[in-house]
Amino acid sequence: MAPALSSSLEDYLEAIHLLTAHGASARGRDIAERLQVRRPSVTLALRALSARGLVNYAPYDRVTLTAKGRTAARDISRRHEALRRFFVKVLEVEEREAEQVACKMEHALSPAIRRRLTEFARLMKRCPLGGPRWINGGGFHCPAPAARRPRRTSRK
Amino acid sequence: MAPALSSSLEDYLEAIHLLTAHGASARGRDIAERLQVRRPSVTLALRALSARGLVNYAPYDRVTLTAKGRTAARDISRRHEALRRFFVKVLEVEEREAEQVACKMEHALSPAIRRRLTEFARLMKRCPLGGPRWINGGGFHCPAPAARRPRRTSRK
DNA sequence: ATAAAATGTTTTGTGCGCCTAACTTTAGCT
DNA sequence: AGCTAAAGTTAGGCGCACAAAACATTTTAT
Repeated sequence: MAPALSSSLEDYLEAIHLLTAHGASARGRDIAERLQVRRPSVTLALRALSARGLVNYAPYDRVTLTAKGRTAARDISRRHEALRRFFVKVLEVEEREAEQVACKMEHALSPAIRRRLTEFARLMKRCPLGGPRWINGGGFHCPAPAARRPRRTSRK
Repeated sequence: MAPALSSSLEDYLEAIHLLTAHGASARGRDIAERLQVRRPSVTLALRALSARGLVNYAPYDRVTLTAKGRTAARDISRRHEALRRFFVKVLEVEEREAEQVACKMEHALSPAIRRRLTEFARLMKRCPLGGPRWINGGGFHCPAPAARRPRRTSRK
């Protein structure tokens, strides 16, 4: 029914989510600022999001997320964070780059892959291995395990 | 100078690359087929790629990659494969899904992250761990290490 | 060799996402 | 209140990527 959100609209939704994090309402100006677009583009996007019931919005009024919008936004954020964290914590990529790439890839991330990336990042902190370490950005060093018996870490 | 290729043009280039893998020349029909677009779209794309010196193309003629085009196409393929392999071999995601997601994400993949994903996938085959195994799609099992002699490890 | 089929191209139009310029509304003074 | 600055919107336009329909060329099969 509801056609999937475009990457662009997902970006707007995510931005609004961040801006309204503490119960605040978002100004179009700030959305434009964050996404590096001009004000008119924001107006159009807000209309589209409003039409899908994702944001509460009326002309000249500020914006908040609807329940539905919040759910959607959280999902987008989850995808974003799963990627970003994986890049930073597991692949040990520079923050800036991780953020930029996550930002573009998040739109394509499937639930299954998101879950596994997250799980994987968690493993890297808990595995008896102590986590593999990159050497000099060029190779992999797999240190000897610190634990003797594998730990059962079953968390869900 | 040369503005980066759009995702769309990257897709066309990649398709041509695959179709001309064995020295063959590509027919527009097949490109359209592979990318699930109509013939007119292919014509337009070929013009754009030709204008950038990436393909050898003249109206009503078949297509081959130029040296420059081959280089670019290989780069795209590398990104695609890095993602696909990582998804399949490390995250143990289903082939079809891995392919689909890789297809969309490949356009955003940075060189550094590509290298690390590749490195990582390699590790999963070589690490003394023998590679972690997913259990039931829900969790991670980190099997007991096979290595005996403790190696010097400096942990952060 | 030639007609039919396949392939390729042009024309025209759509949707999306963004822009600038100009206009309207709201908010913040004093 | 009244005026200005800031924020928001409308109008008009552009580029990209795609499509359907109609036209052109090449291939093929007889």
